[in-house]
Formats: sequence, C-alpha cells, structure tokens
Amino acid sequence: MRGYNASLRLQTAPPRIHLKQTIRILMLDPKRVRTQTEEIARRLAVKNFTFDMAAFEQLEERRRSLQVHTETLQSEQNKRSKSIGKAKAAGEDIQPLLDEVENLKARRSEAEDELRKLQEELGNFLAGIPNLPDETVPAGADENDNVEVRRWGTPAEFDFEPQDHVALGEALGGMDFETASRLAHSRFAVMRGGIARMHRALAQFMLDLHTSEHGYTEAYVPYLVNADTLYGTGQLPKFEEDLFKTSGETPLYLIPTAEVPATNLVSNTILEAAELPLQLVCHTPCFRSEAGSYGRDTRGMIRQHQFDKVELVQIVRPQDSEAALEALTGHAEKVLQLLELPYRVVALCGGDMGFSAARTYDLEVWLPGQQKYREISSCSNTRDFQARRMHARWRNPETGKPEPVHTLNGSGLAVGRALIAVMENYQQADGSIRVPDVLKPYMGGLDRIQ
RNA sequence: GGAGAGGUGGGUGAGUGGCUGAAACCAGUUCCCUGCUAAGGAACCGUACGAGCAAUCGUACCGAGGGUUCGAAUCCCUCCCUCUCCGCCA
Repeated sequence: MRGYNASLRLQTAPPRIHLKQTIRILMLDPKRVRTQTEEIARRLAVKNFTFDMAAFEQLEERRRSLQVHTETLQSEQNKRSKSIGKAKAAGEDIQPLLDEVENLKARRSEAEDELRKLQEELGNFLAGIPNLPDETVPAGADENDNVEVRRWGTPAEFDFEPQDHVALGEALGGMDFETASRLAHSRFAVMRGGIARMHRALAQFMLDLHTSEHGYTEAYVPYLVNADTLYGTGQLPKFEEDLFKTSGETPLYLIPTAEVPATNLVSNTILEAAELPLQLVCHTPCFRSEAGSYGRDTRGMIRQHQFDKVELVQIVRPQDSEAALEALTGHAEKVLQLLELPYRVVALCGGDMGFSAARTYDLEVWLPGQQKYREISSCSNTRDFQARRMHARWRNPETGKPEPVHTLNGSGLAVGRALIAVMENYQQADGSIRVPDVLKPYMGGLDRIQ
C-alpha cells in the first residue's frame, strides 16, 4: 500500500472508456432506447435531462450499419483463413487465398477503426444518461418541489432558546472544527469524549438493529475502490469531481458511500433465485469533495468531506423491488423512531433525484437548531440501472436466462447527522445532552453528556 | 519488496499454431427404460452483441491489454490476480 495519496485536488480529466466497456455502460435496456426513444426522452425530461434524440438515432444508425459491415468482412476473412488450412493439407496452391485475405484484412481494419471510434462516442453518450424516473415521480426542479408523504413525531417545544449542534458541541468540548481544519481542511471535524462516544454508539446501535431485527447481513468492505466499481453504481463517468482520487499508478477512489462497494459485491455475477433477496448493511466512512456546494452548510457537521454512514443495500428479484423500497425505507425510519426523533418522509421530485435512482424517498429529521427538517437518509430503488452497468444478474427460473437483478440502497442512517439530531433534540437548558434510552447500553449506562 | 508456481466453461481438468467455443468427467435439464427408497441409456446443457417475424445465422470472449501470423487458448510483450517461501508490517 504505498503510493496511494488521497488528494483534495480535483482531477477533472474524463476517464477513458474502452470498447468493451461501451456495452456494459448502457443504463437502460438498449433495445428499449432504440425502440422507445420518444418515451424515454419524455421521462428523462422529468429529471431535467435533455436527451438528444436526433444525435442518438444518428449515432445508432451509423453504428449498426458499420457493425454489420465489419462483422461480414470478418466472417469472410475467417472463412478464407480456415480454407487455407484445408487447401494446404490437400497440397493445393494457397496463394490466391492469401491475396484475398490480404484485401479483406485491409478493408476490415479500416472499418474496425471507424467502428471503435463510433462505439466510444456512443458509449460516452449513453454512460451519461441517468436512470429513468418512475411514472409516479413528481416533476420539479429542486428540493422545494419534493412531496411530503408522511410525518412521524412532533418537534419538541423548548422553554429556552435551543442551540445548534455547533454551539452545543463546542461548549461541551466535544466538537472542534478549528483543529480539524488545521489537521486537514475545512469541512472536517474532530470529536472527543462523550460526543465521540455517542457517535460510535449510534453506529453500533444501527448495525445491531438492522442485523438482528431487519434481516441484514453485516459486511465490511473496501473504502477505496477502482473506477469500474464506480461506473457500476453510476458515480462515474459523470461525477468524478465529487470524488477523492488517489494518485497511485492504479488510481483508486475513496468511497462516497458504502453503496458503491456493497452493491458491487454482486457485480459480474449470476445469482441463483434462491440466493435472493440479499440484504447487506455496512458501516463505513464516506468521502465527498463537495465540489459545487461551496456556500452551503459551511457551519458545523452537516456537510463534511468525511462522515460515517450505516448503509442498507438490497439485491432483489425485479418483481420485488417496489415492495423492497418501502421495506428498506421503513428500516431506516425505525432508527429515527427508536431514537424518538421527529421526521418526515418526502418523495423526491425528478430534479432532486440522483443519477441512478428510479424512485427515492428522503427521510428528513427535525433539527431544532435550524428549525427545519433536514435530510438524514435517502432510500432509492435503482431498478436494473446499476445491475446493467455492473453486470449483476440472476437466473430467472421462468425463462432460465440470466436477467438483471434490481438493486436498492438507503442510509440507515447518516451517523454524523444522526448525532447532530440527537444533540439538538435532546439538549437541556444547561447545554447538556440527554442520552436517548436506546443508546444507553452502548454508552455504559451514561444518561447525560455534560 | 524478493524468489518460484499458476490463471481454460457452474465445478474438476485436457489442450503448444488450423477440423477447439473448446476433450473428458462431475453437477444440471429433458426424454427413454426399469421399478423401488435406487440403477441404466440418450439428448441437451456458457455469455454478450448484432441480423431476422421466426427457424436460424454472424461476430466476440480460454485473467486483461497489446503484438506476431493468412490463421492464436496455444508464440512474444506489458499489466492484473491467486498460491507457496522469504522480507516487512497492524
């Protein structure tokens, strides 16, 4: 492990796409893109994505005729080459055949070069197309257009002026942003004492809940992954600037979420029907460069370059994925309920949804310090979008064929934000923090941080 | 990091230039026979992309990428990974 230096510097050169990758990068059923182009353009518009139909159709038409042409030439050449062996064995003159092959070869390699270029172009084009939003996804530009689905709990009334987590944390000596920025950079935090312990307790509590009550299998995964893995879940090629990249000879990236390694656990595999569903839970740090969010949430721990998250991932049969999204969202909600934190569930509108998602619910927890509901979990069904990119399939007993699985992911929950929520919701007039009942066993019975 | 040995289809494992998309065996599917807590026989049995209403056909794939050749799983180069021993380390 030497030569891997995480760098805050952004490397913006677009990753190269190889010929072989162009096929696997298809986000949608390629036949569907070809046959239902208009429908797809309409749906993508909900995500504020303009699908250039004319460009696509033109590229696709050229690709098709060129591929047929190339393969025909190849086929001819193969036939000649095979007959050379036979002619030789029969003692015939092979020179005329050699000449023919020569000619075919020249034409073929020319056509091949052109095809390669075209496929690269097409691959780049397709790799940048987001997943189709579900028909039920509300139209809209940003979070203001999200639709509230339900609320749980009631924000507490304080008989004093509630403080935010920064004031609380610094007063308790448990949060230190200045030191963190000296050690690293802005948007990092140092935690100490009871606050650091509660942070750990939260992660432990979540892991235990999901493994013992919700049927998830705990997984430990790499925090650095390669480019293929990030293509698989959709972070690449479009969002490289959001990632931290190492500078080794084999570039690796710090994971922006455990969704990336956890979902890719099934990349390039064919699962048997009996193995599904797969439910995985991972606790990992997450690293995000937060490019393009310079002015937002600069205060406190809301938006960090490094934060911990407990992530839920499910790999399911296609017919089960809608129900799985509801279940998974419920599993994340359960954490908030047990912590007795008021929250609401919103269905994301097209403009606020991620690249890979077909449907997303966000969980927003009430933060008294901001007098606002803030995102603490995002639960998505990506359907077969990631599965196609990473070649994750199952053998469908009805058809006997390998078909893409459906993948889902959701935070269960973001640990740093959960900590903030507990601090702000459980604060006392004297600035101390009550420990939620469910966390006490994880904190040696401690019932107050002061 | 050093030395050595390897990477072939679901598994085991043949295959050193053409008739090998790949023997054989195991597993699996279907059928036949027989009949009893199991044996025997036959056929089928990889993936992706493309053409076609379809039957079917074409192309590619033997760790990855490149090269030699009319032709490469087979020869050459680079890289990756696995295993064994040594070193180092948590």
